[in-house]
Amino acid sequence: MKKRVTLSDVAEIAGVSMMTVSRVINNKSGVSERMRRRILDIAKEIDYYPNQIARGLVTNQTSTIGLVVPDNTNPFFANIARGVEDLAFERGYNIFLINTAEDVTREKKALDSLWQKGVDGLILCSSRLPNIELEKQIERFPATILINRELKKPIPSSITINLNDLQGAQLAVTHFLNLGKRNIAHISGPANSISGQKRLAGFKLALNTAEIPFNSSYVQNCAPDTESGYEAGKELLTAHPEIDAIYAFNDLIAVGLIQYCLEVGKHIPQEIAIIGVDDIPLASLVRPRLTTLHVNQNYIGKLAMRTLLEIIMGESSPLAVLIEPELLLRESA
Amino acid sequence: MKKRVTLSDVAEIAGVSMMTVSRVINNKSGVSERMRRRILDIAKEIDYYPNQIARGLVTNQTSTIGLVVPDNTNPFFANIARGVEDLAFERGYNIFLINTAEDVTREKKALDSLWQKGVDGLILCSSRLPNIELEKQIERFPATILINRELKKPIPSSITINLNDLQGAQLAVTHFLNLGKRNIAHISGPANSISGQKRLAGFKLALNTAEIPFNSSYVQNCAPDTESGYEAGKELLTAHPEIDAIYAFNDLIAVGLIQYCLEVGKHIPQEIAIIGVDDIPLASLVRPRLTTLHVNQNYIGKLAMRTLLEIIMGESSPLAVLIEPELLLRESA
DNA sequence: TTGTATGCGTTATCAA
DNA sequence: TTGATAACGCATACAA
Repeated sequence: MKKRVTLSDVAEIAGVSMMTVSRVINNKSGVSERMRRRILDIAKEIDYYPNQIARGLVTNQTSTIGLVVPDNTNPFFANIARGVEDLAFERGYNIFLINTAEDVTREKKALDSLWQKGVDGLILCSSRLPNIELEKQIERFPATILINRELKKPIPSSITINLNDLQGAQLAVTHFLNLGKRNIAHISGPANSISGQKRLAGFKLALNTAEIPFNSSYVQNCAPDTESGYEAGKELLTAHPEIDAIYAFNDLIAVGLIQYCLEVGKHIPQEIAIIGVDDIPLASLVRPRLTTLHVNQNYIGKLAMRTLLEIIMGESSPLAVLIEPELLLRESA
Repeated sequence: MKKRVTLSDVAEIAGVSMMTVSRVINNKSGVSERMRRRILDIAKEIDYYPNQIARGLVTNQTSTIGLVVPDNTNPFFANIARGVEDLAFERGYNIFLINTAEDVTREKKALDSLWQKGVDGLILCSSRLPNIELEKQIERFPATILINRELKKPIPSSITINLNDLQGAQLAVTHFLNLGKRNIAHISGPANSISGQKRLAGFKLALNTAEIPFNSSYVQNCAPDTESGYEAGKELLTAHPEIDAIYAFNDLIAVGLIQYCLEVGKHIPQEIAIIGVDDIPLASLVRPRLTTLHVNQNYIGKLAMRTLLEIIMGESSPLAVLIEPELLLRESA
């Protein structure tokens, strides 16, 4: 590892002050064209790159943003992350990626460390923080986007991006009813998941509008992965064999459920119809192909990053955006 | 966003110099227990967090590492990233995640920006950089781990982690032969992928040891995703219907291939046997379940991070580690 | 056990 | 158009 080349190195070789070099590097006006070219040449020659740390100390800007997700291995978040990173890279930003593993303590530590690193903005997915705590955290960041989480009272530097879970559940349940299904169950997300609670609420509401009684034993909590989906399906279907349709918290769970049905020979969708949420790539790869509520994750990622940049730049933006899911009919329902 | 609380704020309130506070914050000795407690209390009281930017400027350490992957959406890299991040978080490090999209220019820019941010180390996956360029890049980072890439001449601050692609191809081809397959094809990765070239070389070698002539028209290059795998399979199998086994560059491609076979009614593995590489979760979710060369991605991620930390800490480590893949028999071969 | 002076690499401010 | 000086927040080296 070689010694760092600094501004003063360039300045010394050019025989000018550090300030002129700084001006050139930052494309500021007030430098003769001849000087500018000369300095640029020297900088390239001796391989000078500005030290972002030093720059950050004085400007209070790091060209860095934090992205906090429950699990970057979940295709839903992986796709969001890709959207975020693509746009960030394009705009000269780097992203810190942190997993919370759905653990509040870890989430809090993650936010603390991001704050210490001086990120210019934060994209926080599926936060588990209690409202007061969350608001306090948001207030110390220059800008933040909340995905899958709402705010009681709006904060100017913050924008929320949410799925219309009410509408989503409505679409799913209505489709089940059209299929002639009546014993509709729900595999809910983790108990402390806000989206989980919202999707469950949507499910209840949809049942209610259809005048179907809600049966709480038809709801099963479940971690958002295939293995847990498999187990949840097993429990639900052995306890209540009459269930003929299941609305799953997400595609991962739905796919796990499909695995179980395949294993015990339950026919999908004849004996049991299944609808997931997200439309991750996996959904169209399994057999039967998964019917699901489509959400464009890459778009959400890009949207989040673009909006975050707008807040940072001080441009106005809507305070909350609602993403409308579309029912994507495939083979499982 | 409130004003930053600094060391001197704490110092002023405590009525001591900044240094005593600094010592306490950094757990250095030479401060009376009484003073230490008092300062800690004040720090907590006024919500003081050290400014890592300022700290980094003087220590030249940022508790930050860069992770560069072709595509964080590919489960193989997503799992590695998770392994890296989990361990990094545990040890107080944050990671910058950057996608290269298999684009050399982008990769170079990524490394430049990481360097400017002063990362303490770098984990670089599937680098496409030419050797000389790569070596130059590595030399300016304090420590780097190369995954899926070898080095012509060893660099002290760098360690490589590679899959034994020769052995992997051997396992796959041998298994095909045991199954009675003779017309064995290979869907190779992207043409400029180093692992792709190595896996192809392994494939040729394995064929050679089995005294089966190598037919270059039985090899098809392909981007590492399901859609491309589907297309590659289509081309390969329409041009050469006699092919009865395919060794795919990775599971994503293999799954795409399975989709194609399903579509045209080719029976797997009777008419065509398929073996992939990686063993991503998807492999056991598709039907028929994919036979593949198992690699523990999370382990690789953790190993990479652990080894990187060792280099940073100045502890010795092996210069190259070779991961042995295991043939995991499922249903596709 | 505590404090003072100095510098990390850069930009902001003001002066020339 | 250019430069000198201070400042960002902290840690290192040395002194008391």
